[in-house]
Amino acid sequence: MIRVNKKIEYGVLALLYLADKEDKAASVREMASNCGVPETLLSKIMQSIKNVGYVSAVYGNQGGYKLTKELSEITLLGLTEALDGPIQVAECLEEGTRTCPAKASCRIVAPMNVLNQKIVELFHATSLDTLYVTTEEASEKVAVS
Amino acid sequence: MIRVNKKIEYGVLALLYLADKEDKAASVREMASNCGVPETLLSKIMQSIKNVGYVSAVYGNQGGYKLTKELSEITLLGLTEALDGPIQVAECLEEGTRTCPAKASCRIVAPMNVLNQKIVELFHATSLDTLYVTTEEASEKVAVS
DNA sequence: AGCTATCCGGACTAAATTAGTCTAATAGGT
DNA sequence: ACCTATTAGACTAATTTAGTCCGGATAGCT
Ligand code: FES
Ligand code: FES
Repeated sequence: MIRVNKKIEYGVLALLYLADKEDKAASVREMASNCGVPETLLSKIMQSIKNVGYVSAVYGNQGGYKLTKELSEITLLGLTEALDGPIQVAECLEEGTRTCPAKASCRIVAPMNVLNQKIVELFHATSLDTLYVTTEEASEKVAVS
Repeated sequence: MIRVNKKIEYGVLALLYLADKEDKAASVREMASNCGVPETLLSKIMQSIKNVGYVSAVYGNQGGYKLTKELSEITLLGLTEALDGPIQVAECLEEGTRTCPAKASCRIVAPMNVLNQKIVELFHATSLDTLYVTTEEASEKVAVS
């Protein structure tokens, strides 16, 4: 199955939450309890997101995290790279992981590279404002599926 | 990380292998040893692919599997659905798995539905002839990345 | 009929990854 | 000082994925 992991899921959730708070900072505790995410886990996630500059951290009382970019400037690509490193849609695309004996002539690495590129493009084209939808809007969008 | 599993990887590999054999059947043993895939595992994979009609099975000596569709008729969507069921890019999109207390108002299910739809469209648009490339062609295609 | 090569399908085990916890430290505001 | 909150890394638990095993069925060949 092709699936996004929880870090990404929670990351999207947290950033959308922050988007609703305008310029105010929200603490990890606040976000975690409102979003139903384990606090310590979200804490790690926010750190990584901070390290790529999508949010800034404010220490101390009334502190927390604040958005420093527009939702339209935050892409799913940037978020997943922040949380999991570069996208590698198949294991053997990772440098130094190619255990396959076929190596250069391997018939799967080329197709997977093509697919990888497509996913990267899709994730790059998907900024968070694209995902900022209400449940109702979403059900319209996917009505056919 | 967003990653396709080995079943899908091996499935693509096997189907591309069959495409090169024209109308001749290839046994699981042959495919497995040529592609460097565990034989018993590939066996299960081919069964699932057979069940959706992309290949047919020939019993007995000189038997094996044969392609019954054109590569252009085999989509990545069809293949992954054959091997893993419907695409669900996030865990909570599965019916009956929504343990989240927010349920209906949950702020993550809508965005993930949007993303899911995008992935489904991409996989639907990606037929196997798209992936039937040589290593050289592929490196051109991804040169910029 | 009997032999052999192959597919079939489920139950099982092993390996790897992901999810989540714990602990101790640092930073800043009041 | 004290309180709240971030930071960072090591650790454990849970889940998923990958891979094995085995008894059985099917078809062709001699
Ligand atoms: S399986 Fe990736 S190089 Fe062969
Ligand atoms: S996390 Fe999926 S419904 Fe809330």
